[in-house]
Amino acid sequence: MRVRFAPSPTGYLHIGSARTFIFNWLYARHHGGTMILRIDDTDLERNTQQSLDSIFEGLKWLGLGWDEQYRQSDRLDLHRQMANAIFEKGKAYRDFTPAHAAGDDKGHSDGPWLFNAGMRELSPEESDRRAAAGEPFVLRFRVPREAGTSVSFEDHVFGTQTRQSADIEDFALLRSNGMPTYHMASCADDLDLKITDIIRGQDHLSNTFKHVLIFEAAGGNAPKFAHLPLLTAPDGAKLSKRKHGPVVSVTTYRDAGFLPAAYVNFLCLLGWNPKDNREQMSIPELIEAFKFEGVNRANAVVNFSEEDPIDPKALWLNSQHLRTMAVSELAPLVKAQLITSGFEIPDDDAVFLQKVDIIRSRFSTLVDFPTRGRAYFSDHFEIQPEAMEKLNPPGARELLHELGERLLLLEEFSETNIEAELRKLAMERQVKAGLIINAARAALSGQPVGPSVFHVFTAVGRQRVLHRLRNA
RNA sequence: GGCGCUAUCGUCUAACGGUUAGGACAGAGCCCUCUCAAGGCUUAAAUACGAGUUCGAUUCUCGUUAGCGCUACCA
Repeated sequence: MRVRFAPSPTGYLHIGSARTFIFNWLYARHHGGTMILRIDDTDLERNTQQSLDSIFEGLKWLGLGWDEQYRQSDRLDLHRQMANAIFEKGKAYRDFTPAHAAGDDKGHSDGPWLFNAGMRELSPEESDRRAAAGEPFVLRFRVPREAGTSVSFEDHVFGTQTRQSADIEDFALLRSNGMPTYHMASCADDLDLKITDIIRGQDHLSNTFKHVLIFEAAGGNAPKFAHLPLLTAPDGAKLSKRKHGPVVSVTTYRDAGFLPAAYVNFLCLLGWNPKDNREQMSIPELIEAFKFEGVNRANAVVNFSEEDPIDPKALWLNSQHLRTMAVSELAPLVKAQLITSGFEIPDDDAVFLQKVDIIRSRFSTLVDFPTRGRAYFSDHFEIQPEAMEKLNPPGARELLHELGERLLLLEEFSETNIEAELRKLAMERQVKAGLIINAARAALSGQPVGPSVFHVFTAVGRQRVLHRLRNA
């Protein structure tokens, strides 16, 4: 079992492409197969190094990996050989029509364009003569024109697909500059790399008939196919950077503080479901559950708006993963996030783990740690305006000072001891415990809301607590 | 224009031809509570439209409509 993900480096890693990669990967891992990354870079004009870098950047962040890697531009000889073999068999022909000249009256009102008149019927002798004379040509596939012939293939998702060959145009295999087209290069590589299942976007569903024709003409067996429903914007239009901005790039989610596993989980739920109502799933669970039966056929909308560029369900899933994953796995991610946000390397691991564990239950992304969680990792933080209001009630600050004095005398700085001390103080001064609690949270964390305040005390640590209470 | 694919709550989706059409997110309300989340409970919300087949249609067939894809010497 061998599958491939074949992006072309003409833009950043699109979330739809990321999902295609993930489904390929899941399928491979589920069946113990091989995952191949193939860079489809036969369109010289549109390829950029920057795009290639961003694709790798995105894939690296997803963290799934792959087993083999190829680049089509290294394999052009293979593509040309296979195209020529098809030509030798008479299943392709040279079309000397100049580029663009034919495009004017193609398609549209008077039916589909199928081939350029005169070229298909050129005698081998004349074709050879003109080619020898140096006249440029594109090599076109000679699609069968006999009435009633059709092309079929099996699709894991869409079932048996059939098309009359009369509806398929004589597509190009080789361009006049000698470069293979996408169809040629892709099929040649799929054959050569012994790809068994092609999993890709539904936008290729109608191209697949051409590919089947190429596979047959090249004397190979066509792989099985699985076409995935497309991801669209809320208005139903396909996601494009120009129209929808950064939401279409996976790096946006990375930069928003998403956990790779949570994001993978989210993407999987767009157009696929495990049939048992599960939603939050780990990578191993996804591998175990992934089957084509669960793949939907209708396009899925990524739910975002200008005010809120992140799909709410993605955010929810992320917070679920954030609070349920092993702290030991989360901690390094938090640490990295803090470091990139300019924090000093945080405390020793035990204390750090404890802090992360306490505050993560209120957070939904990694970015929350250096922002909302700032006071847990740094002594330089602002008291939020809403938090300030909790400190303003008459007597609140004095109570905190008093509390600080009492905590200083505590033998063991534990949650139960702190709570007892705080409640005792409230009782003696005839104030509601909530007053002190809320004020303490504000003074210790700078935030008006957050975890249980007694957790905050221990997470911040005695020395800092005393200091912050004193300065309240 | 031609060919094809698709259509269930706002969104993601579930439902051997028989269900009060289920779940999740987002929304509303209640409980819990030191705040905010989480969690629990409750609530509102959908089978695009029209025919046909059938005792019975979200499910099968046809048509209409809409969306999307392909229709390049792009991928």
